Amino acid sequence: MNLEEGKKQFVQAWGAIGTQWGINKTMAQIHALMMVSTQELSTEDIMEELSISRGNANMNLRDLIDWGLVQKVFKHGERRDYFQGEKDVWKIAKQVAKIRKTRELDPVLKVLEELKKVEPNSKSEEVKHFHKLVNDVYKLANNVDRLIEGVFKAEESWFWDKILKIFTK
Amino acid sequence: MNLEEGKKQFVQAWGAIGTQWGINKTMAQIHALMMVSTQELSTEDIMEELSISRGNANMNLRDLIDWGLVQKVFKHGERRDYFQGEKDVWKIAKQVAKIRKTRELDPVLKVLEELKKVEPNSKSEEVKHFHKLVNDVYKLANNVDRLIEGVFKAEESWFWDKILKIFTK
DNA sequence: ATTTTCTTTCAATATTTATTGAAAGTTTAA
DNA sequence: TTAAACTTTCAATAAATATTGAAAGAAAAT
Repeated sequence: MNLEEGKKQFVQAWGAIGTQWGINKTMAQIHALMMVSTQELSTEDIMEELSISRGNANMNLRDLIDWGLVQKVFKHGERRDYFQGEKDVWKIAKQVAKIRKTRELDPVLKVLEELKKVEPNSKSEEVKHFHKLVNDVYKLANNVDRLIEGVFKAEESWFWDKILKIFTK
Repeated sequence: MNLEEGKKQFVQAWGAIGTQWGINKTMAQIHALMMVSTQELSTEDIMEELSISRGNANMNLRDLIDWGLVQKVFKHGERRDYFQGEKDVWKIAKQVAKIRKTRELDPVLKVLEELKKVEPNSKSEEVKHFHKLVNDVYKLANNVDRLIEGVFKAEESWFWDKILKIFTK
């Protein structure tokens, strides 16, 4: 396989994965494109490579910047904006984990905390069952939350070394 | 807050989370409903509770059964099917992780393995950069894969105890 | 064997989500 | 200050995804 073909497949695969995880295809593909590119890309470059409209390119670039995965780069003597993607895969993973934790996990933890207050003194089996469920989900979510916090501070090789050793000992 | 209200919020929250993670809302809500229910539910019960059609209820129940999160229950002397959801939150988490690993992570690993074969002897910087990227992503995905494998075999409290200790030591 | 009760399927439809493209906005250069 | 080069916005449109409901299929009861 040659490089061009390889890049295409990489971009495709990343787009498909994104879709399955609630991230829009174009956003994932732009991100993939920036990962495989050694050089900064302009909006035009992206539009052409992915055959998408200016508006689409612009909006998804903005989202990627919001996610902290892409930066604007100012090129000396050039008027148009260029964009550069974060290339460090571990940083990318941590960043995504952090954003999703904040946007999705933390709000759920809040809801669960509220649900702990449902009929706290009831002796009904139905209510007890509900409390056990809420508590179990809360504990799990909380542990995941703490895991992500840990990941966020960790250096990659150290982290995987420690994690995977747990299972072999 | 009373139990009814609490259940509703739980079902809502679960549906919202599902949506964000590429799982359809109804599937997530049916699953939530079965978690909060102490009793088995019929298709009718589900249709009524969530105000959805028979076809919708049936299809999503089938999906949930495919995912291994719901079981059919035959009630003595009753003709209609009843359904029971897995209540153990840790089992649910493991099951979801296992299914998604197989369906989504493993195919990506395969693609990445293919991409390792791109122009293997080239000395171009462009190609070298591509190989580094593919390798980095592969390593990460592979480590996640092994982590999930480990989780799958682990007992909950043991697992979290080990994991969270990593970060405090 | 026929009817009743319940389940499954799937084409039609509705809803949600993503994309376009042209107009408005902004910045730099002439 | 005007024009040119570029970016952003957003209503209209397209595409993807989920849902309905009625018809066909199965299984049990009469």
